[in-house]
This record gives sequence, structure tokens and C-alpha cells, in this order.
Amino acid sequence: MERSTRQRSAIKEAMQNAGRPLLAQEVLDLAGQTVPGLGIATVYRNLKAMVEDGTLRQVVLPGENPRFELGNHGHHHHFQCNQCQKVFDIHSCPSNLAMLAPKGFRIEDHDLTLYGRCKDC
Amino acid sequence: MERSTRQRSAIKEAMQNAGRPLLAQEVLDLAGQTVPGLGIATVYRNLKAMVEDGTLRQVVLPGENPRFELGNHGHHHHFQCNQCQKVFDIHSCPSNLAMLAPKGFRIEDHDLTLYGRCKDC
DNA sequence: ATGATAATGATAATACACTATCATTAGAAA
DNA sequence: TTTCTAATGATAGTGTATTATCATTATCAT
Repeated sequence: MERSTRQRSAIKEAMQNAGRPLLAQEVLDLAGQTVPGLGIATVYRNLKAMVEDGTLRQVVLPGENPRFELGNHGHHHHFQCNQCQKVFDIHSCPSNLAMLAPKGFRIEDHDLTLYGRCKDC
Repeated sequence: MERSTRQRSAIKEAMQNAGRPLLAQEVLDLAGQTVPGLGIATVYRNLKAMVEDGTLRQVVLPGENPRFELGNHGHHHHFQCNQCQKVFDIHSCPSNLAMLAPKGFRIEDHDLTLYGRCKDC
């Protein structure tokens, strides 16, 4: 069965503390502060497993590598800072999008990404 | 200077007739009907040159390879069909997005992708 | 028609994120 | 503590979209 390792704990902790979607590389950087020598393969292995068991979900923004966030969030959107490139959650959602569809098109879902300057930039 | 070739004309024509953003492979397929033997390298070369001179612009949807559309459109969004995966333009835009920003965040731009069933699917 | 060279097509090379491999390390059941 | 084996880290390998190379072709000014 699954064993508890320092590496896995550090990765989970990084994801929980981040409060925003992280790139695999960012997870390595953050968790690597707790576990020096942490390998990128271990990060990818654990992220993949956590996505498969629903603990995490992937966030894919246009032209960006996948990021990872906790899987227990509801529908929401994302904001990317044009300065630091970090991605943050937006917990509100425009509700009138269905009316944007041309005649004959049925809308089932949507992705919205906002761009600008984050609080720190 | 630039020479007029059957290949380049066919690629431009494909872009103008498409009415929707095309993948490089779709450009090859469409223009290849006019110019049999058209090579993928020629498609990439010409698309790149046309993006650089502003004739075309790239459209990047989350998790998708770049598509190409005419560069003389104004601000608009895109719809991707969950069935045939084709991408279409949406020429309307929700206007109240700035209010979605958390405190301290400034919104400068946005990307919206709608998903569903297109007219033909 | 000719010559200079831009453009093409075939394909090798590149870039890069991600995955597989495998020897080694380290949980945890006994 | 011993033992079994899941997990790790280093790194080679993979997949795939895009680009570079280069011999050949075709445009077009003359």
C-alpha cells in the first residue's frame, strides 16, 4: 500500500499552502525547501497520482504548461499576472455567457482567464 | 523580394475562406487540395511570416496547439465544439468582467473560451 | 530565354515537458 | 532488527510540434 514519505508530505503541504495553482516546477521549488534534494520525477509522479485520485486537478491556461490546484474547489476561474506570471483563483463567474452563443450553437461549459496586475506587482 | 507562388496563394486563400481559426495541419489539408504535394514546412514557414507581418494572428486555446486566424479582426472570443473540436469566433463579449477582480488586482485583458456543440454537431 | 535567388519539399534536427528505467533508500509489518 | 517492497533520485528515453538544412525548383527582372 501507499507509504508516508517526507517527499509526499512536502508536496501535499506545498499544494495546500500555496492558495493558487502551481506549476510542477513551482511545486519542486516549494517542496524542495522542506526536502532538499527532492527530484523532479518524484514531483511529477506524485502530482499525477494525486490528480488520478481526485486530490488535485489540472489547470491549463492558454499557452501555458499545466498547473495543479486542490481538487475540492467548485467552478471558478483564474487570473494571471502580466508581471510575475503567477495564477490566482477568481471565485466569481459571469452568469450570462449562454447568450453569447451564435444561433444553432449550444454552450455547455466555459473557461475564463483574466490578465492584469496582481496585488503584489 | 517576396515572390508569388501557388503554395503561398493557396495558404492565404485557405485562411480567408475558412472563417474560423485553423491548425497548421488544417491549413495543410485545405491548401493541399489546391496544391497537391504541399509540404508542412512550407505551411509553417508561411504562417510564421504572415503572423510576423500582421496578416495573421495566433489563437491559443487551453491545452491546444496554436491556431491561426486573419489579423484584421477586433476583440472577440472563441467557441470550441466538444464533438468535432473545431473552433469558431464569438463576436460578442461580456462587458462586466472588471468587477470579478479581487481587491488589489487590476484587470487589463481577458480570454474567454466557450465549449459546447456547434451548429453541425 | 536567362540568371539570380526566393521558395519549396523532404527530412533531419531541435526543444522541451514529461515518463520510464533502475539501482538505491527507507517505510512499516513482523 | 529484519525483511519486503514502495518510493525515490538521477538520468536516459519518449512524444510531438516546430524549425533548420539543403538540394532542387520556379519566379521574375533583365
